[in-house]
Amino acid sequence: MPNNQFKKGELYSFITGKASTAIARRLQKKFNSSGLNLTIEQWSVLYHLWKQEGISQQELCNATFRDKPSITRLVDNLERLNLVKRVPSENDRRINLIYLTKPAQKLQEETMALAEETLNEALETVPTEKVDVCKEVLQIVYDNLK
Amino acid sequence: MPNNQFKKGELYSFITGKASTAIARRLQKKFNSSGLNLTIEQWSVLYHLWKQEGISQQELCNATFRDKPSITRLVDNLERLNLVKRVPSENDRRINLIYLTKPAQKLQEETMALAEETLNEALETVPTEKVDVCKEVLQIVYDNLK
DNA sequence: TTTGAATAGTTGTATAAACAACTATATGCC
DNA sequence: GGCATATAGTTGTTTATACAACTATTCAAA
Repeated sequence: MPNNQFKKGELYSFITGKASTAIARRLQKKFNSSGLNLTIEQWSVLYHLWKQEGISQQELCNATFRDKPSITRLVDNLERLNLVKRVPSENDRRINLIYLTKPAQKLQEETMALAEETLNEALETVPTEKVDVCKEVLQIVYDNLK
Repeated sequence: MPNNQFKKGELYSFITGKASTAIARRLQKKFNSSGLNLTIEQWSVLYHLWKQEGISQQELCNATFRDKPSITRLVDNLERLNLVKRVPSENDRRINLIYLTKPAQKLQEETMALAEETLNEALETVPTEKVDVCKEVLQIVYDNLK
């Protein structure tokens, strides 16, 4: 039994993700204004490397929900920016382990602060309990479809 | 006063829009499986034209939350697919009015059904009242940032 | 009526995503 | 050991997005 929760006019934003597009754009502008030469997508890769570096490109694929060619090219660009370095694994020569450079380590604090700032702007006036419900629903959606 | 509702691990999905990415991918796969040669982005333009055709590219920009070059190229591609037609406005020669072709009119029912199907899969097991809260929050986020 | 600003749309360039096809390496089974 | 298969990563191609710079047209004010 389909639950048909969407009237026509509402279906659109949910599919196109206007809210997350708006968040990403705002954060990108903050990066640009701060003179950070970094895309949101590049930042999202660094985000996972800050949590744990020395992981493989495949692990970055899983973490960032991207396919292998996308990660290959993001790592290409991050390497050109001197933010990460591919290091061939010694155990398995198919694998590249990705490590952060010094400049990348320095970016963490500033960019995370801008990200939090952006989310606070986005969620201004939204009560915490509604934010919690929203996070929960989006997680379920992701789990249902991934 | 920042409300700091996001612990580090949760901040990521909100910014990257993993849920809407998953929805869009699932819908794209349904299009492909049905032999529909149409991207989600192209569909999102048709979506607004089905509601009202004969609008300008600028109005499509506003409706779809895209900039002018993006719409120029989407309309280029839709025209190549013989789904829309640019008609110069008679009142204002700067303006192109965008009209649907016969083939595009025929796509509405099938694609909207696939979109609803996708959302039902995405929201399976989510109670209606939580979906409502989620929609409300995403709308506020969009309004806060747009 | 002319001229300067605003608006509509296009083009160039860089980055990114999806998909298919490819290479190289590792694994597992006979 | 040798061969089929799986896995990790790369490359080519198409489509889309963002930004800047551009053309054409309209509008409004001096």
